[in-house]
Amino acid sequence: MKEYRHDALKRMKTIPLFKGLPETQLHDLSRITVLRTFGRGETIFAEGDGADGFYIVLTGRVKIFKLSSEGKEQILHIFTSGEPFGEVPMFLGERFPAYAAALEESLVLYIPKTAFINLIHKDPSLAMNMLALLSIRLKHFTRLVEDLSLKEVPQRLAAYLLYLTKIKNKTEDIELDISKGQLASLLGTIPETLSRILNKMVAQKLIEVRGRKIRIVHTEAIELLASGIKTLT
Amino acid sequence: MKEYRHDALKRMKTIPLFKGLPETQLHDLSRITVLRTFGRGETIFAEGDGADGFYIVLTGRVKIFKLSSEGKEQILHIFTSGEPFGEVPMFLGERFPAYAAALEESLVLYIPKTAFINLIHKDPSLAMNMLALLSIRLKHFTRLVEDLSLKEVPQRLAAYLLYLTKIKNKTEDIELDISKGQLASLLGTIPETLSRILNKMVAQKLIEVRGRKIRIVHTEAIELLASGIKTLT
DNA sequence: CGGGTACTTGACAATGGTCAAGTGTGGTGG
DNA sequence: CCACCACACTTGACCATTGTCAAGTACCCG
Repeated sequence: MKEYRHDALKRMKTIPLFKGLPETQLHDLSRITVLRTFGRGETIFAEGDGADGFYIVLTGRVKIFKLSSEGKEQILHIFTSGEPFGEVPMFLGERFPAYAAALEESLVLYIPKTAFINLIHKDPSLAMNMLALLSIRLKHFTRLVEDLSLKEVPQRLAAYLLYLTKIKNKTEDIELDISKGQLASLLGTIPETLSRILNKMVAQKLIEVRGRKIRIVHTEAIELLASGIKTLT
Repeated sequence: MKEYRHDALKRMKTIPLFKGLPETQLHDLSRITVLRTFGRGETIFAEGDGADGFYIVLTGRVKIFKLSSEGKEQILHIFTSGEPFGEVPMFLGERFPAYAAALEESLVLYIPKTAFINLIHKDPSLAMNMLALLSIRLKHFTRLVEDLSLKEVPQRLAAYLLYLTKIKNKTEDIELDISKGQLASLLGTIPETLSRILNKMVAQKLIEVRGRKIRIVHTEAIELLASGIKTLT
């Protein structure tokens, strides 16, 4: 990890969390924040670390994950540019309940607790932005819990493929934005299981796979799978 | 469901969400809220209903849950006196993403969206209270995801038993606060599986079970289970 | 070209769910 | 006060899904 003093004011203006915040306050804030870079795979914080501040992704991607006692990983979130992480345990004055690591070379902004707490008491728009943020995150978790408890892996995978087509506005040809190993962890399973299910889908002519590139051949069937109406035999 | 006009001002003062709110505003709010009672098992809202307001439990208990396409239930939350629910989808202007039903005869306060949105813009303490609330809820979900994905049912059950001892400040004799069927749904499993695991624990002299009353005989072993160090063979 | 990582494949084990048939048990009404 | 019904829970036999372990292959980066 490398650390820099900086003048990231321009960058901070584009962060949704700071929308509506007076420029002067943003300027003050920028002077006590720190830029940090993390290499691919590098740990940003570990479960149990004290949360004396939080982070915002500027470039790259960061995963938040838990580890089981046997070492299995469950990804809770993947954050990209402009998204804050680690702010909840900071609010609560607790330790981080999960790990954070860079999925790729990433630039993040570190914001110390006291500075932010002062600011949020001064400016109501910051509190409202924060509320919106946490609300969206809660919704995300609701779906994650639902998936893990009530759906099988093929259904979760189908839903993820459709999600990719949606955010990329492509209907058929998509490219995984993470490795298959990481995808397995995101879907709450392991690489072996994911591999087998992809195979099955290929065998049933639902999709074609070439490395990270996936072509959805039978969209209808994938949608039926994702909605839980059908199962993958 | 029965509905009443009311003067629940006294009750509203005791709700943590409204802590620090000027009495005048609370009074205004109380005049546009509605009291509703729901019988045991009665639905309060269904997934997909428009969220034109949210609720606060005054007496009784309310479960928030999802249903799979085959009818399996996963409880996301159980809320008791003083706790609000349904506020997140209301914030986001979306439909309820889950069901809510009364676990027992319950009295709830219904708060229409517009009144609350006005209030939150006027009073920053309300936003801060809300932030604290959502933060705690996120933490809860983090643990739920972790449990569902990384732990097995006996470990989740052990953790729940320890949780009961903690909130009741008892070390050995505890009483389930919900039916075993509902407990299964809370732990992300089904009654049959829960029943078998309780049996196993009894057979291994970890606990004794008499209806809803459970006595933890071998606390140490339960703690090892809950922490994931041991498994139940 | 070499080496490591990511991914795949196979044989196997186990956790947990399904289905079906009991066994209570508490509450209500006769 | 007792009988009965509904409902919660239990138990057994079975099976599906998914994880484990162990090799092997492909692929990318230096």
